[in-house]
Amino acid sequence: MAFSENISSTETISDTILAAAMRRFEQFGYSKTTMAEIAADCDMSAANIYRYFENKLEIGARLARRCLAQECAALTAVVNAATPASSRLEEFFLVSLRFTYQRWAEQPRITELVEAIARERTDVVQEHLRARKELVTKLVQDGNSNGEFSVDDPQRCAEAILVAGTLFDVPLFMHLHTCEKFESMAKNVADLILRGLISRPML
Amino acid sequence: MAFSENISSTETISDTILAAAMRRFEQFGYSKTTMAEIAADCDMSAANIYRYFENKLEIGARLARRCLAQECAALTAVVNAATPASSRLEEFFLVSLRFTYQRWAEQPRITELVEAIARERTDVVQEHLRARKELVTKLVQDGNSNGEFSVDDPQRCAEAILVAGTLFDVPLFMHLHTCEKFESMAKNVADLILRGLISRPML
DNA sequence: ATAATGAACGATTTCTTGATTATTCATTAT
DNA sequence: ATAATGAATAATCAAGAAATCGTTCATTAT
Repeated sequence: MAFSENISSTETISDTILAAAMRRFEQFGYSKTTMAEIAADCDMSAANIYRYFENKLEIGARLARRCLAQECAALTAVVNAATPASSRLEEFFLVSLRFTYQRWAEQPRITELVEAIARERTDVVQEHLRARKELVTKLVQDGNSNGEFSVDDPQRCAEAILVAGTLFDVPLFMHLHTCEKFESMAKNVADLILRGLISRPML
Repeated sequence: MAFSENISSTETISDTILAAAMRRFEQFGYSKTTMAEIAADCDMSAANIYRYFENKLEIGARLARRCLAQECAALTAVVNAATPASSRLEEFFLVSLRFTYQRWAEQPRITELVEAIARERTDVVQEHLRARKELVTKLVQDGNSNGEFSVDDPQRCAEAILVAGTLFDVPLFMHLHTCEKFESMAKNVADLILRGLISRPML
C-alpha cells in the first residue's frame, strides 16, 4: 500500500522524500517505517533515496528539526509581541508547554521521533536549546530596556529561566499531570521568577 | 557464590533480607538479582522471604524509600540550619543536585533501582515529593518569619520552587553536563528565584 | 502455633534462528 | 554527466523454543 506521490514541479525531490517520510513517521512511527516504504511512496527505489540523504537518521533529524523549529517560531512571536516583558515571559512558558503537551497527547509518533533523534543526534537538541536561549535573552534585554527588569547578566539569567522551565519542555513528564495543572504550575513558576522571593517595599 | 550472612541478635530477619537484597541490587542491579540469590545470602529458601515481604517489588520499594529518605534527611538538615533562608534555598538545590548526581555517577545500579521502582510504585515518588514540598514550605515560612521573604502563599511558592529545580533532581538529565556545570546552574536558578526579575530600588 | 521448605505453576526472560532492513556499489538508463 | 536501479552484505529485528524466575501452597520441622 504505497501512498503514491505526485511530484509538483516546484517541489524538489528531497522535499518529496521528506514529505513521504513525515507521513509514514506520523502514522507508523520512525522505527516501523522502512526506507523501502518511503521510496515506494515516491515511486523510486530505496537506493535512490541515498542520492538525497545520507541515511535514515538524517531524514529523521531533518523532520525533528522542522518540528522544533515550529515551536521556536511560535516562541519568537511571543517574544516579539507588543506586551509587557513579564507577560511575554509567562506566555513563553505557556506556549512552550502547550507545544510539548499537545504533541505528546495528539501526535505520540512525532514525540517518539523527536525523542529517538534527540538520543542519537545531540546537535539537534543543542541547536534547539541555543535558539530558545537566544529568545529568552532577547526577552530579558527587552525588559531591561523598557525598565521592567534590571538584570545584570541577561545571558546567565536566560539560562536560569530555561532551566527553571525544564518540566514544561520534556515529553517524559507529560503523563504526570493534566494540561491544566501544568498550565497552573507554569504560571506559578513565571510569577515566582518575576517577583522573586526577597522582601522589598511595595512600589 | 552466596555472600552468607551472620544474623546478629539485634537484627530482625526482615532487616537481614533487606541488607542482602541491597548488596545484590547495588552490585548486579534490581532486575538481575533473583529472589533465590537473596535467600541464599540469608541461608534460607526463596519461599521463606515471602513470610517477610509481599514480593520482590516490595523489597525494592523499601530500599528505594530508604535511599530517598537519606536525601530528605540531608535536606532537612539544610532547612533547619541557622543560616539565612536565602542561603538555605541555594543549599537545598545544591544538596539535592549532589545526591542525584553522585548516585547517578557512583551507584548507577541504585539509580536504576529507584527508577524501576518509581515506574511501578507511584506512591514512593509522591511520598518523596510531598516530603520535599513540606521542607521547602517550611523554608519559605522561615524566610517570611524573619523578614527575609514576603511570600503570600508559601505552599504554592514551594511547589513552584520545586518545579524550577526539576533539572537537578532527575537522574535522566545527569549525562548532559558535568557536576560543576550543574552546580553553577543551580546557583543561578537559586539566585534568580531569590531576587526576581522585576526592577526595584536598591535596598 | 510458628518457621521454613521443596515442588509446582504461570509469567517473564533469554537464546536461537530465520527473516528484514539499512546501506553500498557495480551496472543500466537518460 | 546525471539519475536511478537491482543485487549483495552486514546489521538489526522478530518469533518461537527453552530456560529461568517470581510466587504459591501443601507439607515438614521445631
